[in-house]
Amino acid sequence: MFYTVGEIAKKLNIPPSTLRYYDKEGLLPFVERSSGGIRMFSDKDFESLSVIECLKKAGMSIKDIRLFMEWCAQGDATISDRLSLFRRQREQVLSQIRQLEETLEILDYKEWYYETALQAGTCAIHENTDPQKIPKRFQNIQRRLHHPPSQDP
Amino acid sequence: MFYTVGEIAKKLNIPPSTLRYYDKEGLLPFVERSSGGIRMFSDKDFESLSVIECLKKAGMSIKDIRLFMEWCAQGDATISDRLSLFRRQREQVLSQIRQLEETLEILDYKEWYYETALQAGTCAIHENTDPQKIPKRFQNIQRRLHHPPSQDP
DNA sequence: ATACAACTTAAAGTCAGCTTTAAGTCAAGA
DNA sequence: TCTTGACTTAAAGCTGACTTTAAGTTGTAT
Repeated sequence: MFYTVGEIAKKLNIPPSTLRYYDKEGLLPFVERSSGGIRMFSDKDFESLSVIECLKKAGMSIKDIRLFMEWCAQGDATISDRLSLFRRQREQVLSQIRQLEETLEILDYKEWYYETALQAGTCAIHENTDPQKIPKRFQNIQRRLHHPPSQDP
Repeated sequence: MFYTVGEIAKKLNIPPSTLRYYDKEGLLPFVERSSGGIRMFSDKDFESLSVIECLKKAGMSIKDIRLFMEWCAQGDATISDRLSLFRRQREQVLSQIRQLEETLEILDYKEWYYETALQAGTCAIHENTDPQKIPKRFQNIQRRLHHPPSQDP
């Protein structure tokens, strides 16, 4: 069973122009063509496209994904390259998650900050406040916001 | 105590050109100027810059951050706007984290896939494999990779 | 056979978020 | 006072990831 670019684009919920762009950039060396030059995507191409989507979500550039697809096309000689790529990307994603969790803590603090300001009717409630009256889980964050990690010796 | 753009840039570990760009885009309405027109950053500007950094990490655009800074400059009348902004951004970051965790599962599966292929010396080991022999935690992922969620009725 | 929607390409356009360049100004030390 | 390094602006340039356009081709339905 084959699909045209428009059909598979609908299934993946992305614009056909994006798939054509990926093809032009060498991300889709596996797509076949009809005698007239029309792209023919097969069912097994789904998996490759899903992996591309995964690598994009992991933050990889088009260029690096192309390299990976080239490795795939080269066969078993590149297995260890591909393995270390996935290990690297896994670490990358873990550190992105950690980063977002730090960001989340600051957002939580700011939510609390504006909830209390809203109750008080003014942000002035947070001026000259006894640090002890800030909820414990926000004390570190508040301190870091006020004195960001210094860069010098 | 005041800092020039170069000094504060070094402390924040970002290029001075970026700070000038942010200023031009209206993100830094709070910076004062010397009589000669030189930007003078104060210690209390650290907090604003840290919040900008946080919002950037949360995925907000320059444009939306400018809007927030304008609200800050407008005072207590905009507290509830700012509160709902932080609530929205918090949800946003949570869903980014969930997204990355899904991505992580796929990367884990691929790591296992290539580890076993490396041991076997070939990716062919994964062809026509009994689904029961795939570790349980990967069975759903493998199925989803092969048959992505359909878009049609 | 013809119409017509969906395909094809190359090339240009768009957008965000900076970065670089050019020409000039400021301010601290010798 | 002069030099010098860091500052100023406006404007142009860059990168990545698409998107749009224009001109033409394919293939299915009538």
